Amino acid sequence: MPDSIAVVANQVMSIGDLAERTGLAVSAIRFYETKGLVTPARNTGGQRRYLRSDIRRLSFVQIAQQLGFSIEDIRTALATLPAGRTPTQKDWEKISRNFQGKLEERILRMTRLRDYLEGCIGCGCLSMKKCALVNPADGLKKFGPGARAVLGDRLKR
Amino acid sequence: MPDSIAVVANQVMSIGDLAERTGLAVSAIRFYETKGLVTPARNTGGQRRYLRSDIRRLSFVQIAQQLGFSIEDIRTALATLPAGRTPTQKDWEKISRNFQGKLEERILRMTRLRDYLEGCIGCGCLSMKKCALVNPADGLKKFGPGARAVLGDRLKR
DNA sequence: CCTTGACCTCAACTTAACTTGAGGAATTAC
DNA sequence: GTAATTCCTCAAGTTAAGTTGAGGTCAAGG
Repeated sequence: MPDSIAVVANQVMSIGDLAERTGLAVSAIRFYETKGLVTPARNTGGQRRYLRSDIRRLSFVQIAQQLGFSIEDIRTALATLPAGRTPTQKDWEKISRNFQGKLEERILRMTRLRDYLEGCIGCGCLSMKKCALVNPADGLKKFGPGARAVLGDRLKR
Repeated sequence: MPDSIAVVANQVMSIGDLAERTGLAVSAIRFYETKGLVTPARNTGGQRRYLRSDIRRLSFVQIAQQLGFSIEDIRTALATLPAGRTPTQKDWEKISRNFQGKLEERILRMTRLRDYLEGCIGCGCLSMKKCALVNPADGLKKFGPGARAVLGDRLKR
């Protein structure tokens, strides 16, 4: 006898179904569960039963990962979704907007770096000592530790 | 007696000096050597001796990593630099241009994804079934495996 | 000289994000 | 009803990119 829940309206699905719908590996979905990205119910036999909304949830995870966000980042974002009910469009909009902001930021950083590179090629600074990329005081500090004197080779000594 | 080579013109430096110049950890520089990103000479005592041009080399490694390139990607790019002589400005320009291209590509992909997200929020597709993000036939295939039906939840079944 | 700090090698540990495998139970298909 | 799937848990392995530590050597200053 199939799950009574499943019979109700085909509202839930097995991990295999979800894997097929999202393109994720079954093992990855289980792994995401250990990381708190999904929390499926169980049927009487102990098998995981997912909601349709979990498809969107995991799709969001994939998109966010493509953008370079860590699972922890994503978990935090997803944590703002309502726990009790299936997320509404508004719920998703809120999260998406948030990620759009971060995405915007990344695009900006990359664009700036590209422009720096472009400038450097034009001015020959890749072998000179005064390029903006060499200057630790400018925006490039944002690129994290170790990038202080990005193209190094300054006159010290 | 200090290294005779070093005496010549301060042309070479120790791993500690290079670490300081690039902002990298000494251990990271040694690690990069095992990955083929730098191949320092050795002095008579067996200590590594780097060229000034290695500062640029490692700076390039850092920049490329910020852009999301793997060490293997970077190794391949650096492999196009001349083996015998110190790379010239032209050599670096060539590599930089190449990376600029890849950077451009990434910016494009991110921008497109941002625009999709934006459109989705506007049209409510994050909870609908016909969004461009849902369509596996469009440019999103480029985002790699598993992203086939990016926002999933299509009518199949 | 001779001490102290910088280096050397090699092995092992670390984190993120998963995958693989073993051993066993639940579902589904015929 | 039974054979083939699919699923379950838990432990261990995997790759990338390094870091940490042990045990020992080299170099530079006083």
